[in-house]
Amino acid sequence: MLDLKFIRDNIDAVRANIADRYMDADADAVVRLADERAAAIQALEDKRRRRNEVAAAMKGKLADAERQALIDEGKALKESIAGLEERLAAVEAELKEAHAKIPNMAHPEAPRGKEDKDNLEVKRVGEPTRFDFEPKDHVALGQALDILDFDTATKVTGTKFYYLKNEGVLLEMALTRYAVDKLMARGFMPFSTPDLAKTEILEGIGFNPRGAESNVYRLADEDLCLIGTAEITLGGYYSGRVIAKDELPIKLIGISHCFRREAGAAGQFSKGLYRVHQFTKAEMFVYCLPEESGRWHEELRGIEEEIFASLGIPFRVVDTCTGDLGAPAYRKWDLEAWMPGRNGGEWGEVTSTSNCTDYQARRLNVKYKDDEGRNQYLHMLNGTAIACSRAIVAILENFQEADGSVRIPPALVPYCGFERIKAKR
RNA sequence: GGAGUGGUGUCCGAGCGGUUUAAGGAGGCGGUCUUGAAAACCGUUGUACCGUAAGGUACCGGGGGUUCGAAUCCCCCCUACUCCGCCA
Repeated sequence: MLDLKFIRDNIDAVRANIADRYMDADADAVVRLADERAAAIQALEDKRRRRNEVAAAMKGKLADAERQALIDEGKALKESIAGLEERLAAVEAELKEAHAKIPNMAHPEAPRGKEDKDNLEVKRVGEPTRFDFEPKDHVALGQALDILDFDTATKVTGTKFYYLKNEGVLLEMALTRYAVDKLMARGFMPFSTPDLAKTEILEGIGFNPRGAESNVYRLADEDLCLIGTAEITLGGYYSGRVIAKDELPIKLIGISHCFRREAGAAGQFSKGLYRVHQFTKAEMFVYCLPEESGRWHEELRGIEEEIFASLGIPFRVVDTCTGDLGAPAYRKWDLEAWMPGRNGGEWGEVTSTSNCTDYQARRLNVKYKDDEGRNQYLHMLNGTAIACSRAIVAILENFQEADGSVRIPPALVPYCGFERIKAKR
């Protein structure tokens, strides 16, 4: 959500930003509706003011005729107020809808572009893994190791679900705990969050829970959705709150299951664990002062890099282009790990960190009290610490050996309790 | 899930149709007094929106209704607590 005054004062920049993001939103309609709203409010408040005067005038003793005149005026006011309220409500609903479609402004240096292939590689750590044998993909590995079962999940739940088994379970737990330990050491407070959230919270974070293209599962008879990320529950945690300045920054690490409909996604690019309907994720979340969000965004990216570097997984960092940012993000960094089994070797997104500036804070009404005692919107950022499913893809495919076994990255061994997963089939 | 009782400003707490412009306390902030502090006393004290401003409007869990007028009456919902039921 952008400030209405900002939209009005920067209408050209807002229009250009919508175009840069290839989004469907109408900044001019927002300005027009905001004007209509102001006029409607003024008309309504005039009548309300008179109503209050009339009511106040009737407190004491009055001659019958005088009282009757006031009652008659009050009755007339009542009707016109009801009409004006109805008109205002209609305008506000229209404004809200149009306003909510306006995306956050993009960082001036974010690459302009339409799709993920327009993202700009800014850094590379490690090089694509080389094998002196023909490497398998994680699906074949997972089945041979007896740690992954897609076929039975298809029977029980449908496609794009999976069972983890045996060492696969321990690996997921190890990854989660590894991330939590790293983040707690940096002062992040650990959370295990609900896996569901109210529609209004999803919308506040910037998710669209409705429509055929929505990536969100909704519960049939409740105002609840399965969360696609703990960003939703961590960002909702402080919704409606005014936070004391000295409590900032607030740094959270939340574990949850993540659910995504992935409607229409199919084929080689989403084979196996890479694109699934459910996975486990440890998500970082930061609430901070506006002037500090740029620095915190770098910090979150640094943590993601450290986690993958310490695991020994080759990765690159991309600066996400405007068309691929998503409405709430001001700037977004993605880490893409090398996945040898993906189309014969390819970079695949494993983490993502976004600076959403005050876009989510406005929608969720999260503020802090500044030095003058005024309430101001704060900035909110999120970033993946570990998305277990994709981290497992990267580990299995990069750490496989000629005999079909998979080594555990040394940093994870203390968490797993074993050094290698042996082929069982 | 059933029954009962509540949800009021930063906090506690009164009010249960029109002198409430939300009493009274506590806390916070400013001041007087004091060498300083405490005490006492005086003043002040939220949020959002409309408006260049003056000012105005709304907000007593949320939504709707009754009324000339609602914190106050009615309906629905949410929520907390107590008891019962169920259950990991």
